[in-house]
Amino acid sequence: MSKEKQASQAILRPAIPKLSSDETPCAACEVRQFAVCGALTPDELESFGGGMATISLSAGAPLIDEGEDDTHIYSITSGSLKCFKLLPDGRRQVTGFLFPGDFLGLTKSDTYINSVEAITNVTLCRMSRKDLNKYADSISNLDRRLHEMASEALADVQDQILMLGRKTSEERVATFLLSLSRRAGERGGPTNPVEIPMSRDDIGDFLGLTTETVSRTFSRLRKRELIGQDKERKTEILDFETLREISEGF
Amino acid sequence: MSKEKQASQAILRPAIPKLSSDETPCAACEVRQFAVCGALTPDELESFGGGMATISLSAGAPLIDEGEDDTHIYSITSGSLKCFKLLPDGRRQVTGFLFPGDFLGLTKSDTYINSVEAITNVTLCRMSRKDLNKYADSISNLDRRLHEMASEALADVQDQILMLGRKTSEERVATFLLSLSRRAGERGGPTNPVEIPMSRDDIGDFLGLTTETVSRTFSRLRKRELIGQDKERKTEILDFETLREISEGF
DNA sequence: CGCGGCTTTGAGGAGCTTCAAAAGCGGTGG
DNA sequence: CCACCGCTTTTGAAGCTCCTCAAAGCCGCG
Repeated sequence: MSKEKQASQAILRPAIPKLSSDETPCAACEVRQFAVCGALTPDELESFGGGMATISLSAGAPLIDEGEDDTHIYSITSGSLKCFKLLPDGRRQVTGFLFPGDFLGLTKSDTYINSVEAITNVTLCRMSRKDLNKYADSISNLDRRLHEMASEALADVQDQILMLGRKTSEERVATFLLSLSRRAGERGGPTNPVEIPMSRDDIGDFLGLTTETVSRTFSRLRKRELIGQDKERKTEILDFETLREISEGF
Repeated sequence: MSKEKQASQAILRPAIPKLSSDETPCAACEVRQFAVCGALTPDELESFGGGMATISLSAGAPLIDEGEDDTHIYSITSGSLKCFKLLPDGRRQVTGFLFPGDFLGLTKSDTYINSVEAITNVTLCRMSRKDLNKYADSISNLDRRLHEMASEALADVQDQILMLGRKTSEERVATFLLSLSRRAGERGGPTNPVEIPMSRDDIGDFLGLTTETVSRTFSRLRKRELIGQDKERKTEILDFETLREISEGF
């Protein structure tokens, strides 16, 4: 679940998703326990998996363009992606990152309200909304699980709003690092050397800062020995307590 | 639905909610068509209304403190409220405003994740989560309606994130005015002289700016004759088109 | 080894904030 | 009815954080 070295280059390769729709090994899925599917019994899962297609994307490949018809939902099985919105002059806001076990498609409207792009190589499961609705009728837990996830997402996003509206650059970066760490833990990975698959640019556009400010802030935290800058897009948190205090605005 | 002149002073009066739980005139409710309850049949509504208590709050009165046990949900029938989060040093982020027809309680966690306070005098309907769950089981549309509303809220909040992360003060204020106008229209009110019940402070804490910057920005828009500053917390939009362009970042 | 990408660091500048004070507005009481 | 008081809003001046522009460093890769 964590060998994303190819992450670095983000080359824009042709984004033709390789469909291999006849193999849906849901039962053996590594992220099932964390994903939507976690609410299903083996029987339900089997029929559910029938509607699933497996897709892989290379690092940098676009998955969704904001404004496209909202036809499918996705469950991430490996790798990471970013969701973002653009302003006409090119300013970009990364609204969130997706990791294994995450669900893409909680907000249903006519068209997608975010663009989505692979950061690393990615594999995901895809299902049409039509199929999803079919299953939602017959599988009682599914609907509730989706509602639950939407509710959680809504809570998380409030913290993001607080961060963007009121936190300093240092507080934002601290918040970001701790959040990456926590999420890695939630999906069963190590919480401490934090894997950071995304570029400084992506981080900046997520935190409402520029690349340079993000970089400077990392440097400052490093000089204060709150974090250690290991190689390979891993960052070690040296002082959780202080970082947490910073992130919470003390 | 719009005589909120007492709004201005925001005096902190004792916040004891006046319960009058035996009168629940849901059938005659002015906001029903816009609110959660809009999805119910008259029969369902009648039983549903049985669990409802009517509450009124004076301007400035707190309704919820972040961190309290999340025991009740609310539906606003008149007036306006603000939801906000605080940092330890007093920095405040207003995460949203609530108007008649809006629902409070889409995010279910153990404790409330926002504080909520009346801006004007307010009346609202309250129901315990326990009762809500009871009705959710027996009224099929209710669950779906809540899910729908959560999904919409999630979409709205993405625009807020884009705004906070990437827009200039002018773009934020323009976005804010247009959003107030649109929401007033959605609940059947006039879209043009925009009613602005909240203070400059509240607006600032919503837009991630200071009072002064908000005020200066209003002044600038006024000088450019994009808005007119009428009295009584009403602002007239003189040039929708340009304001929209500004708000969308052209 | 050298090229292209991302990241880091530096210097100067812009936008928003902070601090301060004046103006406006509503309510109260003489 | 007008003067005064408290509060909000507006306006001004100075300062700080973050941004912009620029260049050097670093790293993987051909």
